Amino acid sequence: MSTPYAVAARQLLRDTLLDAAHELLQRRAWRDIAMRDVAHTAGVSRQTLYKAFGSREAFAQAFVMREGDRLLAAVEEAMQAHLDDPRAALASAFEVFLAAAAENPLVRTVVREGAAEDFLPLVTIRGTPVVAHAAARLAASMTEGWPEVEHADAERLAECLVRLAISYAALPGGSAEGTAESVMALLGPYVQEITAAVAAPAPDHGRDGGSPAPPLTTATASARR
Amino acid sequence: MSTPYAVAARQLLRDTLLDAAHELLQRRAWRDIAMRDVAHTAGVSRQTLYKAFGSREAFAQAFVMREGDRLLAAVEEAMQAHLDDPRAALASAFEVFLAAAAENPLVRTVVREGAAEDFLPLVTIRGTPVVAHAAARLAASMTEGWPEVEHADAERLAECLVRLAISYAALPGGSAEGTAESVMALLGPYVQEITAAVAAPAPDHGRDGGSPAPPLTTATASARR
DNA sequence: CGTTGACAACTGCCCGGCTTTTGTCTAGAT
DNA sequence: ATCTAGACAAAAGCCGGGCAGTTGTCAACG
Repeated sequence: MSTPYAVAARQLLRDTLLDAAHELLQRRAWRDIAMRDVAHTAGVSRQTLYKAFGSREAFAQAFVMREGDRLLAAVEEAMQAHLDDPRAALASAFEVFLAAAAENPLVRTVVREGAAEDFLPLVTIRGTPVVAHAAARLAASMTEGWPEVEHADAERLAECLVRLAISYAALPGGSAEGTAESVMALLGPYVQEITAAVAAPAPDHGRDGGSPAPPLTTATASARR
Repeated sequence: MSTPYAVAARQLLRDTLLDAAHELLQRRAWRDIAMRDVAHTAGVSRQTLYKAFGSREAFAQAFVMREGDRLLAAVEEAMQAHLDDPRAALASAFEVFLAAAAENPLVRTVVREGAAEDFLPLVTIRGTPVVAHAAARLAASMTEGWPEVEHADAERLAECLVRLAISYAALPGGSAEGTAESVMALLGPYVQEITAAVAAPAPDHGRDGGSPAPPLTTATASARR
């Protein structure tokens, strides 16, 4: 029993409700969706919804959070596919994110022209939970894929990526490939530093060899200089 | 004589009006400020205001833009003070920005809890003009300070910095120093690459022996593989 | 040119009254 | 036990209408 029934059932319930909202959001705006609609679409009573989430605001929070998690899942998958080349992983991850975000119902709702900005605060001025959670998860995923990376470095990179991702999702700048390439160019050198051990699988496991991976101090060290 | 009177007068007029708005915004919210108030505070008729800006929305745009320019001025000053050390310039610039943003009336209005988010779209989903303008100016300032930097590289860096700056202004994460340090850690390596020519002559200041600036290709080259 | 005064059009707000929704509670069903 | 159904107060939204304020654009005036 990895997860007791109680919490599994609760998780299933929450997912079903969030799925219902996801479906409704493809047709109507959030402000035109009542909690009753969400409950009914999920085949559940309104009170169960309130039991599971507490309030409409909290539900919106959870929805944004899970939608972020979904995008993150795609991003992590893209990263895992390039474990051997961190820079390529970075570029691929960002490009995948941009593509997924462009056709995501929630993102479209947020960015929709002339629409009432219901969710926008949740990913900007009120976005602490989303950013923190997404960054934490992304950092965990990175330290899992590249164990030799300092966790503090991964967290730094993750938060920066999350913030840039939100920025570009809210306000695309150029093509997805171009953006991903820029991000790779900008953060690639840092990633190279951080993953020095795996990036330089070359001859010497030691440090002061020379050419390919010059005597770079670790990012944390160089940062707090 | 460098600028004909007509345009100088127009510029002065616009500045005066924007200053009036700036002052009014310290007491009231934007939605509670009428164009008449702005005009009157500037000692000018309402029609002159409309002649100068066209519409309330356009005025808000211009206001946000100029406020960004003001912050940018402080940032550029901080950068110019560290022309010899691009990484330090980066950190100092970002820290100055965060400090200035934290006490800026416009930023406070945008971030204010429970307030009607009037300006938020202008720096997020509708922020193309602001981001583009700020990035262009910042890039120009950088290529001026470090002439050997490829302009494309500077533009990349500038846009990234502007987006991160907006993100952190809207949603501060930790202390200003910590944030600036993170940004420096993340983008420092890229900056080092870009400014290789100028970074190299300032030799083994903090780095150990060997080759402080190894055979690094220019960032553009490494970016496009 | 900038100001002034006037203008239609639109928006905002007040009213009272009505409907819907939110959030909670209780009783009842499986 | 937990979910549902039903009811509930409180809050919010929508009406229409009327009134005040604002926006945006005139023409006429210094």
